[in-house]
Amino acid sequence: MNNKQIQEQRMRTYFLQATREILRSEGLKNISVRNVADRAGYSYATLYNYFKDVKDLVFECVLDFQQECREFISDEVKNMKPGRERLVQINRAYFKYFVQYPGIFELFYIEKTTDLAHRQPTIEKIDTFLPSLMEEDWEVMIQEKVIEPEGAALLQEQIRFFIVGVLISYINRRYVADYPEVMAMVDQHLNYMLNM
Amino acid sequence: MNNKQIQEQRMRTYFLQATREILRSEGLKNISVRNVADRAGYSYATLYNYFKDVKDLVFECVLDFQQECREFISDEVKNMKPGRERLVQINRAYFKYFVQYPGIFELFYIEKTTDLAHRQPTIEKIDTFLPSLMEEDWEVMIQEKVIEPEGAALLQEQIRFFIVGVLISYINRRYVADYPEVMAMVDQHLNYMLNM
DNA sequence: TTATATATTTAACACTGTTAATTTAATTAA
DNA sequence: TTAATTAAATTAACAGTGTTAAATATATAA
Repeated sequence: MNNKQIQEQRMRTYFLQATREILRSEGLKNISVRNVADRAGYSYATLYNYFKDVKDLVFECVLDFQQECREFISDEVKNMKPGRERLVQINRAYFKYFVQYPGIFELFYIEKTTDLAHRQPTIEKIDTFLPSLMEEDWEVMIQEKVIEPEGAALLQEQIRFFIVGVLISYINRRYVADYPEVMAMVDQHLNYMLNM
Repeated sequence: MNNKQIQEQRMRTYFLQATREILRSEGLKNISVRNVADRAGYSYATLYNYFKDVKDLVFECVLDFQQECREFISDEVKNMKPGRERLVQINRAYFKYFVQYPGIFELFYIEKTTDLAHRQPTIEKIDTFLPSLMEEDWEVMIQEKVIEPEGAALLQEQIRFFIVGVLISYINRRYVADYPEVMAMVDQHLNYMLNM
């Protein structure tokens, strides 16, 4: 990387860091070009030298938040060995993470992207993120003959969309329930789906 | 209803009709106070004599679209008798309706409401809408001992959140698949969940 | 130091929702 | 019918939004 590239990369991180801070604390609705640039210490127009548009900017944060989410979940299931119990806890933790940061959920699942072709890799990473966290657990369950491989693939997809469905409903208050209630409901369904 | 109320109600329908047209054809992102008022043939400020704000305006459309959706589904399952087969088709039709009108899906599940207390009845109607379409089918299945009552309640909720999860993922292109693929996927899961 | 290239900022445009002031229309009283 | 009053609709204004072009400031090269 030559000097120019180093400097350009550095500039991008200033804007990205500001964006992440706002996303985490105030959510997607408070992201604005002027807001981000202010926090980064630059004029709003400067941002456009480093990012195509504001959608581009926020989508750049996805991988960082995935990393954070991964660490959050790791912490929640540490000392557990792969298997059905841990699988349930991973899904619970995933759910908890996005309830805690609804702005990040919006970024992952609601925000529409311009330039779909260019954003395809990011989209696919969102698509495969949750399954990627549980690969070991499914493998163990298949090896221990707790479940058949075909059923496992289907169940994995089923749980994934179920969790997303509950998240959107709960976060946007379409599902009328408080946190303990929704958490108990998720538990009940995970147990039912995995017939525990 | 006195004259004033009749006239007020009439004015509201003008704005509501314009809103529904835009929602159906161009989606939620193209709803704006000036846009709606233009189509209704009034100034944008006039709208505020009849609606608290723009969120209030769009949420007023929910019940109308629910009626439309109900009719769409009725048509898709006409001549079918209540039971497992029809239950699957109702869910399929529900899915199809929102794929056809993604703007209406956004209104139902994504748009955030101001004045949550006042909108609570509408929110609850969204929450209970899909289940209300399949009451007969669950009853028949329970009576014919195809399923136990407790399992039915759980399964109903499970299917509901699954459908919403797939819809949000497909409409916002988080789930990378074309229409036939996603439709086949939904079918497969419905059949699996209802062990057919 | 001067000329050139690059980076940053300001100004501008076309939007958004919302409110207050103003104008127009309708209704009532004389 | 005309004048006064009330109600409704419109225009103007404000504070936002994203984005682009022109103007300014900074850094690099000769």
